[in-house]
Amino acid sequence: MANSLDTIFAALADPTRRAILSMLLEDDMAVTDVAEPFEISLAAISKHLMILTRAGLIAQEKRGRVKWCKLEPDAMKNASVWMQGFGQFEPVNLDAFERFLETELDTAPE
Amino acid sequence: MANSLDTIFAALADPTRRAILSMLLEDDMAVTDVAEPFEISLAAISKHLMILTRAGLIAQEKRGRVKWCKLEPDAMKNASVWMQGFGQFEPVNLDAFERFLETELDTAPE
DNA sequence: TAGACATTCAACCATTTGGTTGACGATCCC
DNA sequence: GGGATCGTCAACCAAATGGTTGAATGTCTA
Repeated sequence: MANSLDTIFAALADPTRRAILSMLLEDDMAVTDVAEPFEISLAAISKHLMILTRAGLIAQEKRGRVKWCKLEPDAMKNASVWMQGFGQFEPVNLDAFERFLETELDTAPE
Repeated sequence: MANSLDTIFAALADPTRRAILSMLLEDDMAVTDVAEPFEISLAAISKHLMILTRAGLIAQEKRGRVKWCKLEPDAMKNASVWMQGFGQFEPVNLDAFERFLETELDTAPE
């Protein structure tokens, strides 16, 4: 199964991949543009995108020679529900999330 | 930092470790008892427990010759908040969670 | 004190992971 | 057509992961 918790959590365990997901939160992006802020090779980014795709966390669609990457946030639902079964975490605090996101983006791309 | 998203998600990516967490949801357990339902060696379980401890997901306390393992669900909070930033997932559905848990427990211990 | 029990340590092994580089297949545009 | 651009493929590499076994350490108990 493509959306198993194994695949989802493993995909989320890498800071580069989490940073990519955060970037896609703002807008769909081409592979080259996704790669731009990182210092690793395009091929490495391509592999990360493949892992995110196999996990169902993003979808890729080729238009012309450009391959567009688009977030598929519903893929996180099962994992999110699984985690919430372990505690009633306070209702989503978007401010806290944004602060979190920023520190992640600051540190993640090497 | 012990509770980074890296460590948490990596710890959750393994089915054996998720099964252990589910077991600890019911009660604290000794290492030997944690290992009982699995077919892998006690040493392997010990390593899994070390990984869960380093991730902050459980705490271990030695009383006599027995080391007790206890769930630390708050460790999931940051990760849970991070995920929820990607979508407003429907409010926690405990029934769905329990069904999910069951299939996990059925398949996870090899 | 001598076993038995609970757990970890150490060394080892196969597989996976995250990265590299260079060649390659498409596609766009002059 | 021919060159630039977009992205993947293939082969390779080092390090991390998940497992094993056997010995070692600590603690309880007869």
